[in-house]
Amino acid sequence: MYTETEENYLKAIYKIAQKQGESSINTKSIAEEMGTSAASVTDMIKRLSEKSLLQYEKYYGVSLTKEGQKIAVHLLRKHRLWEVFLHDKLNFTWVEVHEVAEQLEHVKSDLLIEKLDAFLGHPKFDPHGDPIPNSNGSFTFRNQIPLSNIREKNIRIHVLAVKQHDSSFLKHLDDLKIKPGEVFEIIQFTDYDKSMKLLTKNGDQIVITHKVADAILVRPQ
Amino acid sequence: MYTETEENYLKAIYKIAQKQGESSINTKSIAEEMGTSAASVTDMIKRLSEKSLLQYEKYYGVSLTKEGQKIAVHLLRKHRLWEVFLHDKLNFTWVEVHEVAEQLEHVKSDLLIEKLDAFLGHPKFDPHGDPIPNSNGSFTFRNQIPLSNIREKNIRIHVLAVKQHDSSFLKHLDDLKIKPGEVFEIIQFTDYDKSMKLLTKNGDQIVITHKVADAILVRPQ
DNA sequence: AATTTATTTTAGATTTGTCTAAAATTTATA
DNA sequence: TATAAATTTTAGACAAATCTAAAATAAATT
Repeated sequence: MYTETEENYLKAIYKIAQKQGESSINTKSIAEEMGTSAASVTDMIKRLSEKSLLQYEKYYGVSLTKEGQKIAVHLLRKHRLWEVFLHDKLNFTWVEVHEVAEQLEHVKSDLLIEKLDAFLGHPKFDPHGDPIPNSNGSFTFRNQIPLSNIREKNIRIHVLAVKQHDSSFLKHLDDLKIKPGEVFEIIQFTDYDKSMKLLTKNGDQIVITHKVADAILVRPQ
Repeated sequence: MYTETEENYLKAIYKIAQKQGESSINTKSIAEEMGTSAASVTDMIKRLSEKSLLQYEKYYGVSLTKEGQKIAVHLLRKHRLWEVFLHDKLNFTWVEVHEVAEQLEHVKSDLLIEKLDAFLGHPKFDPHGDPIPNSNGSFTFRNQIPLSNIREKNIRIHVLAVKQHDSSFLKHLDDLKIKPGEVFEIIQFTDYDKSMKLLTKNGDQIVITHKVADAILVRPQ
């Protein structure tokens, strides 16, 4: 069994690897992700390396081993299932779920997580639209593209997920009534600043910047 | 905010005080409850004392302060609400719930616990029949007496709670189909060994020893 | 290629929670 | 009441996770 901190390091490394698309992760980026110093990261890296959870070459960064990856993915599964529980059953907003799930994901009981999964109806995606790995660690993939890629007007757009997860961004979207599951229509493109005007289901017209549109993943046609 | 270990000490001390009906708790009993050494207990006692969570007089044991009690009761509330969740929603048996709830009770979010309480329909008792304190820390009391106190035959007996919580005892009761919420009838008293024969709802006849009957709390007439 | 800058590692210290062994104190017993 | 037994505390050590400051190494720049 691993400590909560060890688990958090594995998760952080996995997350960085996903984002960067690279396998070799440097100390500094881990330190940033974990909100700690590079020195602390080096210490922890050595421990995790000795436990064969990651490969470590001095001065040249780390990469997760199969076992390390397995743990990280299992944590992701637990985190996202708890988020669904908090959102669907306890009526937390999709902005609020993350923080509490960060704690719940460390509860150690495989039975718990399998029963929770069943209780929730084996959901495939969390409230942010991120895929929930199954108990074997495999994800459900689906086609989704940034809203900013779409150039066609007057078609129904389905929001599937978001690329960013910081609460200020989520709150902004929430204020605009944009979240996974919602549907809207693009009614105007502005070439000048690449912003777009959307028509929401209840008739509201909202304008979003290119930066925001780029972080919203939608169903392609 | 307090560490998980600090919380567990407060809970242990509260539990011992309840059981013994005394306010002054000695080091040894805390060590036993926590599964650690008396030396470790002394260390922790000092810390908790400095944080004003308990009163400590060297060599003469400890007692919880108002603040210490408040934390212990809040933990009890969280523990028991999670037990209801695990039992009622996830179909854990009443034997299994305790261990997982031990972990869940340390998740820190008051919002979570209030939402969970509402989701569960504001339950007043957990799967073992123990009362769940409300958010102000007050318990629902009800009349309940040990089954061993009853001398009357051929009346409906309602099981409300149990006095012991170790899993071997719970498993034994579960095998006999006795648990809170069940109803049965006493059909025979044996003076010799103080055992009693019960008739369960589905027609089974079971015999329980005096020791077991003493740990079962039932609704008095 | 030499030097500056950025990154990483090491060294040494701190906190939390634990341990064992020994000393101190209280309680029980003769 | 003196001694033995039980309990509690102290002292010193250890592991986990962190920190700061300094040293080592790699990467970037002139």
